[in-house]
Amino acid sequence: MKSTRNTTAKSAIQSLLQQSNTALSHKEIQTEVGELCNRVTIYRILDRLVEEGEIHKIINTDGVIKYAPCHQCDSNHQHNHDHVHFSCVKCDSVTCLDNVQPSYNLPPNYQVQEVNFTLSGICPNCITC
Amino acid sequence: MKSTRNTTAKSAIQSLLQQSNTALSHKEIQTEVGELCNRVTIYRILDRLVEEGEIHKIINTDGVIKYAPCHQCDSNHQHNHDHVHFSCVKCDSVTCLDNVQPSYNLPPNYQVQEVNFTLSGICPNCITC
DNA sequence: TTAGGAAATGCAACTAAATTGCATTAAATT
DNA sequence: AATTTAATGCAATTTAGTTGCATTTCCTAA
Repeated sequence: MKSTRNTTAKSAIQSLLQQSNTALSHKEIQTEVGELCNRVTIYRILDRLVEEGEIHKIINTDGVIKYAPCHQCDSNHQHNHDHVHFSCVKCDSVTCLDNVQPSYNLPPNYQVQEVNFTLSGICPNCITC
Repeated sequence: MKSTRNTTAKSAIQSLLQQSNTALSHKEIQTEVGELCNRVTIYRILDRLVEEGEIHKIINTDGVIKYAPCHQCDSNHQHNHDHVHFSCVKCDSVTCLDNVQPSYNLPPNYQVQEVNFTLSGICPNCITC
């Protein structure tokens, strides 16, 4: 039986993501946690949290991976995210729009496993500036 | 006035993308064109073609950038792609489903500029294997 | 409460992808 | 054909992510 442990670094990163209202990249997390743990450790913690269904990856439109908490995932079944992400070109923030679920009609014989919907543009915070 | 030139390498890459029925990554293009031009040149040609509205970028679910021809874009206005992309986890192919346009309802004050919709799963070619 | 096994970490080295500067080459216009 | 400037090649550099291994730290069972 493989077990997972609660370390200080893991807890810190997890609560960091929980409290953030935008998705965070590895680099953003690194500058945030500072000297708390090593660069490599952050990679491994993020992998673990994804594995455990605590957070999910969002591939931003510029290719940078961002991380955000999950709401309905666990470690048993695979990630299930059908919501839209919004990527702001001004402030570079990525947010989960958990309530926005797009609909589409696929041709036959496509078997969908995962979904990545990202809109880019100006977010409400930046639209007034 | 900035002008753009038709070089052999550019033409080769352009027709390569036109004739492919899947989107191609930089690496795939590189192995295809072989010694025709330098690695770096491929990067620059792809950037130019995107700039000119000939091709568009697709960020695959694994973060790899793929390129596919545009149908309704030009160099004057920005890229306008609202179609779905399908990424097959078996054969690693990415295809444009130009006829599949998802619908969604955004909260107010979001100003959408570009769209990146990618579904991953099993494509029709691989579903029988 | 602690002793021991396994998970997690740090560090250094490595790999892969993409970018930059600069000298050289080759389109396109006259 | 001459000219000018976009495009290319090459080498070096940056950036992101991975791997191996020794060490540390967590957690459970005695």
